[in-house]
Amino acid sequence: MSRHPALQPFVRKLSERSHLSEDERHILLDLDGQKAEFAPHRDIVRPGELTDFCCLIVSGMAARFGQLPDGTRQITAVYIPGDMCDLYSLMLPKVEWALQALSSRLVILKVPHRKMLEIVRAYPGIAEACWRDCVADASILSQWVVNIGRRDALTRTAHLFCELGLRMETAGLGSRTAFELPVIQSQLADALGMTPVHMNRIMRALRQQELLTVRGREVQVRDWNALARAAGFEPGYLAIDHRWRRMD
Amino acid sequence: MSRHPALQPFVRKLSERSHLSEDERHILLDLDGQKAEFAPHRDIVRPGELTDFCCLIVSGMAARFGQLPDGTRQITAVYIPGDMCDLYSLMLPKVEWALQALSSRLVILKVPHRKMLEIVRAYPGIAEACWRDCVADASILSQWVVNIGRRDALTRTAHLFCELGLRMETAGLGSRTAFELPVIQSQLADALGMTPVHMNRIMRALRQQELLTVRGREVQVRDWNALARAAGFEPGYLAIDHRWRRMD
DNA sequence: CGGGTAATTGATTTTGATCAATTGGTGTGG
DNA sequence: CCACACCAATTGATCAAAATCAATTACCCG
Repeated sequence: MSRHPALQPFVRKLSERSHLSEDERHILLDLDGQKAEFAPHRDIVRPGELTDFCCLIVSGMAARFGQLPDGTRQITAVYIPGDMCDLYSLMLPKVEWALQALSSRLVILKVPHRKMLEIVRAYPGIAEACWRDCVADASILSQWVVNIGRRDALTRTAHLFCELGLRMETAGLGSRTAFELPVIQSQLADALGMTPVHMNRIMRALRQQELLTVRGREVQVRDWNALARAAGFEPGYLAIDHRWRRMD
Repeated sequence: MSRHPALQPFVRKLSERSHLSEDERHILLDLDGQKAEFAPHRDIVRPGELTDFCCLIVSGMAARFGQLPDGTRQITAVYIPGDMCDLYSLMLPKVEWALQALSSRLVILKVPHRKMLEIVRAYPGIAEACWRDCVADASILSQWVVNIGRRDALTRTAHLFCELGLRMETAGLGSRTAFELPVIQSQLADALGMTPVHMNRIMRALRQQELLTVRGREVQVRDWNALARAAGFEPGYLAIDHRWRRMD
């Protein structure tokens, strides 16, 4: 049995993209670390520091924030349970991006870099799986650039909800048409590059067009195909469909 | 001596971010591949295919394109000589993003995945350097999300020119204040998420504020500090300053 | 006759102006 | 924190003219 059940969705996600041996899976499931809880607006890691641990999301949601000199913020990535939200810090430990909780209660598991580096050195299959995970994250980032750069506010918002729905479903946290999103509108606005007021308008429009309803923190999609069509959503970039080659 | 001198800037860039032994450097400099030339609007790799090679930019510029159902395009990454523009395809060979020339004459070196995978398997130091390179690319993507999401058109454009200037200088292709940019305004617009007409307005504004002049394909920056200040440019995200730890 | 240079042409890119649509800003009440 | 109204600012869309660039053709001279 694993000391931290929260590792299971993480290892499952890695296994869906990369082939891992029984051995390798056990090594990962046996990782140890320190649990920690964070409230929104508290930095998990602070830009400028050097990190020496990776954060596995246990419960709640987190996001990576960019900040402009004038204080406006832009979310560049949203992380859900099972995501190792700064796996990339293994390669670039100098923190350039703040990591914060989105939900009111975020629980993470801090896994020391030292331990992770030991493992990736000893098990090339794990190294490959982690490298591939970083690449898949970058693929999502590319899609975000397209989304923010070229889609209008409604389509853009619909696209984000499609992405989150699919990721939540894959992580075993509800279905793409019904999942919990512990996030307020101004945080969505920060993720989509718009103002909170406009975000509110768009949520109303989505509701009126019967594409999406949010009641409390619960997202309800009446007709997934309609939403995906409105968003121009193509899930290929999430790289959750197939298993890819391994190095050795 | 290396069969392909174009490999030298690539290996130099890797060495600036990761420690590589003499051996490892030689292995990389000794890579072989097939040269190819592309004109703009011709796909180097086509979405939907499986790639089996990586592209090293020898001369000219290339970009990664996202496309919406209605045909509008968004550039998600710009690549200059010395960049291995789809190193990530080693991990996710299914092509999700078109890769095209920006400049009229783009020369690339196609290095087979098979060979690259052999090398990263045999030399963990090289694997780490490549992994780190992928992570640095993702860091640039994050900054692009911030840039497109939260900066206004003028600041956004200034920021891109800062980034390109610094990358060109680091690659040994001119200085941050004077470099060649073989790219037309509508391509810049595609990179910055705006329309070509608005791009033109912004270029005029940059000229009038004496921040930037473009004559022919030559970018001229009169006062780098003024441009960087206007852009709110912080170069840390480019990860070109320091050398980081290696795994073994 | 051939090589190089200059002019012509056509296509592409840049520039500019005007109007429309989207998005941002502020404030109030639930 | 969400909803909604109002007005302002930024950006998008369309169109037309100028400027630039590329390729071809014509021309000159050795």
